[in-house]
Amino acid sequence: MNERSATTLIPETARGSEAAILNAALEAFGEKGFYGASMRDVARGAKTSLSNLYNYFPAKSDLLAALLRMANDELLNRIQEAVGAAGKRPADRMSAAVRAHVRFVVEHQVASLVALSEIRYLTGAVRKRVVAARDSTQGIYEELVAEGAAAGDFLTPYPDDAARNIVSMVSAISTWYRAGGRLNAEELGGQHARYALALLEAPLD
Amino acid sequence: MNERSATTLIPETARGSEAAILNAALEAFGEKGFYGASMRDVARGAKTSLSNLYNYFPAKSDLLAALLRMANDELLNRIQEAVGAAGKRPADRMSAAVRAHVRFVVEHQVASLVALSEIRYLTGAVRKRVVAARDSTQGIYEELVAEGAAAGDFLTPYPDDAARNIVSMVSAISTWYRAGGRLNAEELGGQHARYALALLEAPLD
Amino acid sequence: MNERSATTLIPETARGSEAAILNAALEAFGEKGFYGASMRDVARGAKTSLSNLYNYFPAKSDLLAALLRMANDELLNRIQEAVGAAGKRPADRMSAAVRAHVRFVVEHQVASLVALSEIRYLTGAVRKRVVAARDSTQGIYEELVAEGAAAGDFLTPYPDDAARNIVSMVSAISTWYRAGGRLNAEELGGQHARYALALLEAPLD
Amino acid sequence: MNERSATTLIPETARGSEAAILNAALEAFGEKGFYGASMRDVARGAKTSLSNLYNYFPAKSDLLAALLRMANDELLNRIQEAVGAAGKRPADRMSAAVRAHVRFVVEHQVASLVALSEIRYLTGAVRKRVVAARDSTQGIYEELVAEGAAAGDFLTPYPDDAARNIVSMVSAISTWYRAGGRLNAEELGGQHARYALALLEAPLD
DNA sequence: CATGAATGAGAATTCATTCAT
DNA sequence: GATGAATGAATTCTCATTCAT
Repeated sequence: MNERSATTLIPETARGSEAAILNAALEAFGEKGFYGASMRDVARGAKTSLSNLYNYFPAKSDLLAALLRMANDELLNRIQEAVGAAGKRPADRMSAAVRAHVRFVVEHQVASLVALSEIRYLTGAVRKRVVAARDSTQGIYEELVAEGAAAGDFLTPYPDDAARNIVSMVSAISTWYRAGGRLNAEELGGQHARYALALLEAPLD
Repeated sequence: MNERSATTLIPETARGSEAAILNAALEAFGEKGFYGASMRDVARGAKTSLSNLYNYFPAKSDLLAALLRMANDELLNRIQEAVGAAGKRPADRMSAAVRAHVRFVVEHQVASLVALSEIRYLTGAVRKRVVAARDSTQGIYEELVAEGAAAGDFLTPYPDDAARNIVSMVSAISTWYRAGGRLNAEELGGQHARYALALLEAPLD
Repeated sequence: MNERSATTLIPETARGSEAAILNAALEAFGEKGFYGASMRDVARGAKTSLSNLYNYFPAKSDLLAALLRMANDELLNRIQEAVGAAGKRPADRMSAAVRAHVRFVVEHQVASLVALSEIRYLTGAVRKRVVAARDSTQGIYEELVAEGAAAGDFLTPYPDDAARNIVSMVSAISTWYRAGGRLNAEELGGQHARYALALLEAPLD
Repeated sequence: MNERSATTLIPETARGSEAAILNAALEAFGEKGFYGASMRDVARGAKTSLSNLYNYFPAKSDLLAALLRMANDELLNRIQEAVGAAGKRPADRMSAAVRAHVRFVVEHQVASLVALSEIRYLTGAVRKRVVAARDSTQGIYEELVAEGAAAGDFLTPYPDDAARNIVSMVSAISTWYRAGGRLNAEELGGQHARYALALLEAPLD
């Protein structure tokens, strides 16, 4: 429960109770959904008092927003890093993005699931910010697709909506993935990279 | 809101109040989510009393289950019909399935959205039945993929997980589609059929 | 469920549905208590519609009242008959009363239990009538005690409250009796008759 | 209503609100019965909010169970003390038990009434514990009867069921006792002690 | 007599949030 | 920061009862 990968979701600025609260919230929202989980559940999971939660997050939705923002930041970072480290060829860059994305979803499955399914419960300004962050992730894919299309590497007649569909596929992994399945994270990344490139009608080498 | 296509979601056996309740529930769950919508909301929408709701559906989750069952039945029927009417070539059959599926999602966007995002709030036997129904839809795709792979028409090295990814893409349409967008329903169907066949690495004619 | 002893609780004037309703109510109140049982339970048990109940009994409490009145009438009759058939000696008359009373409680255990524990849920005029009926049963015992005391057959220094205590003991049988126990109905009657006479300090012959 | 005897029902551990809630519940259940009284009634009586009730007792039945447990504990203590302080003669010990029991019923009439009539509304594990506690009180009487029978002091041919009947009599006091009646608590205790010994056929000295 | 549909009032319970300390 | 106690508003669900037919 407490062990997270080196590149953790909860940033180092979140110390002590705050980190515990965020982790507990992640777990609770993952298990029961945003509405299904109560602040009491979160407090219990964080081993602090119900009222102390409100010292850190003045509203339940702020907790969700914080979680979603962190998840997206981390995802964005990872994809950007991966793309940056990849070569110049659009297919390679796309492949790197998908592999990094899949790895994130598998490593942070709960956070990914929450991000996928609980955004709808945010409203107002908070929602806007979170949606924008999510869209910026999709934006990377759109750029990658545009690059490849411009370069003549992706032949699909529908480059405009392809990015969204790739993101849909990869995000959906969070809804069904179980550790110990037929494919491990690495293989799953390779598989989805191939699906993505095929969808984009990128000719095989 | 009350206008539904010829092939409607609410079956003819649901008369008067029951149909009104189901429609109101669909609208409410679509707008606020299963938890976010209250039985009062549904009653108000159906123009009946809160208590009368319970004469038709003894629990809120039964309402959701009824909705999901209907949506899935209709979807299943449409896909099966479309596949039946298609020719023998696997690519054509897959294409027909996707087109019918997309048309359903667009025509019953709210129901599709609810089916995609609210299943998680069902539990127990009710959940089991609904999940089984959903899986049987995916089963059709799996068969189609297997046929095409066996026939050498789909060259993807990963036929086993392709069906799931196609379903993910098409289902996700319910989360972003807005009437009056760049593509109409028909074009969207064509687009996604092509995405699907590309993903399956079906050679163009 | 439908078999009742020759001397049944439900009078012959109650035909068809009415008798079914009364029996269903008795069963329901016995099992779940007056508040715990719903009119729906009663309707279901009587195999009639909820609304039809109200053609016979305009309120739930009327159902209870009818039941209690019948139970008490039958009990009263039986005790009076038994006492009338007994000889002249106060001890014999008391003994006969107790034996008849015990027999009634055993034969109509549920009705007796309901009469003992649900009277409190009646109010107003209905309650008054039922309480008066119950008291008239106790009145018989009081007369019997007074007779015996006057005749010098009951030596207890507290004849005034003895009747109530005898009734308490016998009524309480309904709370614990189970068919097939150590003693059968007849023996239980003999036992309680002896308890009663001992309590009254009636010298053994 | 708020005045309780030195040996009170509500234990010292119950501070402030909790004691107020318990007392209010006792009053409400006594007046309207477990089903007839609502949690709102209790909250009103305890001068706290409805929701705050649930901070102390997570379910209505827990409130009832707490009440019954306390009443029985106190009763048990009192009887045990009284028996312990009595001499060795079985008749004296029985007499002491009955007197203490009667005193308790009179002093805590409402609690006794509730204990007598509302146990049936408990279910599951909670019920089991409360029933066991109640039975342990009756167990004391059974021992006392057995002692006296073995010593040849109680001549009744039915010692086995005598204890239950004595308890029935004494418990029933809660259903009819009114302060200011013909006999005061002390006299009532003496009377019932005599009834009990007579019932056991204990020869007068 | 009998029914199916409907309803208003109220029940227990939950929960996000606040406040005094 | 941290806590325990408290609360108001809402939620799901139940139920006696009524009404049109």
